[in-house]
Amino acid sequence: MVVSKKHILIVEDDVSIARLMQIHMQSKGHDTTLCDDGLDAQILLKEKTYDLLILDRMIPGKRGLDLLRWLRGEKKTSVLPVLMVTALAMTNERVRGLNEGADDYLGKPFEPDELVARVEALLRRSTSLVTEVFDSQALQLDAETMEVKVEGKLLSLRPLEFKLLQTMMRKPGRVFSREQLLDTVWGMDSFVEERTVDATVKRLRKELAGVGQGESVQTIRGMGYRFQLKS
Amino acid sequence: MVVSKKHILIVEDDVSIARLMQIHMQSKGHDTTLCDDGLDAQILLKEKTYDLLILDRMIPGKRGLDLLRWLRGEKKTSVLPVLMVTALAMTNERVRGLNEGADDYLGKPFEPDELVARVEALLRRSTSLVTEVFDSQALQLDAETMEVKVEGKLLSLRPLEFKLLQTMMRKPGRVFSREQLLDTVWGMDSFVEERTVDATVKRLRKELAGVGQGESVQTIRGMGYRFQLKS
DNA sequence: CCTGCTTGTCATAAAACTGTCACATATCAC
DNA sequence: GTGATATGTGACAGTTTTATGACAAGCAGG
Repeated sequence: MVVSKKHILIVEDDVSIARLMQIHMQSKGHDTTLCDDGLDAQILLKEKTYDLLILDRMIPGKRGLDLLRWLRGEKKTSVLPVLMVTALAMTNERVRGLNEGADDYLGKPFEPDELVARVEALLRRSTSLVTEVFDSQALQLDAETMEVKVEGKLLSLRPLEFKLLQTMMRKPGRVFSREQLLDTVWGMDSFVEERTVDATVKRLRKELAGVGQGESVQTIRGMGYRFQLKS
Repeated sequence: MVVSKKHILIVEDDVSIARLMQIHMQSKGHDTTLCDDGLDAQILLKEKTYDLLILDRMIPGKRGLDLLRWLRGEKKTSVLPVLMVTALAMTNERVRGLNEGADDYLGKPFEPDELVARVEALLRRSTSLVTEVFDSQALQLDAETMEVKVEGKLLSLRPLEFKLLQTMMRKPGRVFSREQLLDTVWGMDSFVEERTVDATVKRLRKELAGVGQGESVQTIRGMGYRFQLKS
C-alpha cells in the first residue's frame, strides 16, 4: 500500500544521522523538516502540523522525553505519531519511551530499511485509524472507536450507521440525496437499492432515539435526509 | 528520595566482607540473601527475583563474569541491576565488567559509605526506570517478571499474551487494528496470519477471565480490539 | 530423543450486520 | 376524500466477521 505524501518533522542533533533520515524519507516521497534543538522543535510543533515526528531521545535544549510529554499533554497534537530514536537500547528505556506516548521505537544504530519500515507503518496506521472527533455541541463522534457520545451517554453504532452519521455530520443541515449517500457511505460501486438507505436511516434513528436524539435525522420528502441536532 | 525496602542478593565468598555488606544493607532497611558460590547463585536467580545483585568477581563455582554473562544472555528480559565488586581495580578490568552488563563497579577494599551510596543509586535508578509498573486502577503489569496482578490476584501470562496486553494497555480505550498489533507484538517482519491475533486475544481473555476481567479486552467489529478495564 | 509448553493455522460454530421484501403510514395533488 | 407516490417498519435470509476448539509444528530443557 502506498502512503501518500506526508510531512515529517525530524528532531535530531547528530547532523549525519539527520541527513541520512532525511534522504530516506525523501526517497519515499515525504517532505521533511529538520530541527536539532528541542525548544525549537516545540515552537515548530506549535506553529505547524506534521504527520509524523521522529524524535531523538538525547537532544539539546530539552530532553526528548520532556518534549514528548509536553506533546502528549497538549490536546491538539495528541494524535501525532511519534517514532522515538535512541542509543539507549535497553529494554527498560524502550518501555519507558513507549509509556510516555511514543508510538514506536528505534534503537541507534539502525538499519535504514528498518527506519523506513517503521515510519511507513506508523503513517499507514495514522491514516487508517485517525482519531477524528467531530463535535457538534452535545454530540461527539470518535472515528477511532466507532463510538458516539451524546451528552456523555455512550452509543455504539454498527459500521454502516456510523458511516452514515459521520457523512451527514460533516455538513450539518445539508440535505443528502439517497444517491449521494450511497456513493459516500456504501461506495461508488455498490449494487444496492436506494431504499436500503431508508432502512439504515431507520436503524440509525433508533439508536439515536435511545439518547433522546431520534429526530436529529430528518426526512426531506422527495429529496433525501439531513442531520441536525435537536436544539 | 527514600528507596523502599528491597531484596538484595549478595554473592561473595569472603565471609567477613559479606557480613559487612549485609549489615550495611540491613541498616538501610533492605532484605539480603547471602550466597558464596556462583552455581548456587545461579539457582537462586532462577528461582526468585531480586531487586539488586552484588556480585564478587572472584567466586568459587563459577566466575563472576560468567554468572553475569549468563544472567544477561539467558533471560534477555532481565534488567536486574548488578553491582560488581572486585579487588582487580584496574581500569581495563573495570571496563570489561561494565561491558558484560554490570551496572556499576566497586573496587576492593571499599568504603562502606561508597557501597551504600552506589547501591542506593542503583536501586533508585531501577525503581524509576526498570521496574515499570503500569497501573490502571486494579491492574498492575510488571514488565520485568511478565506478571500481571489484578486486585492482588497473580496472573502469569505467556509471552505473547503479555506483549499483547502490554501493547494495548499503553493506550487504554484505543482501538488497535490487527495489522497494528501484528506490527508491534509480533514484529513488523513476521509472516503471521491476521487471524492469529484473534487466537491470541482469545487466550488472553481466558486468562483475564480467571480474575474477573474477561471483558476488558473488547472487540470492535471491523476495526480490531481494545483494552479497557471493566468498571 | 523425549517432554511439556507455546503458538500458528485451520475448520467449524456463533454472532453481528445488512439488503431486501411486504406491508403499514404518511404526504401530496386533485 | 381518493388515488398516487414516498417513506416508515418489522421480519427474514444471506453474508461477513469473530469466537472457539483441535491439532501439529516449533522450541527449550532435560
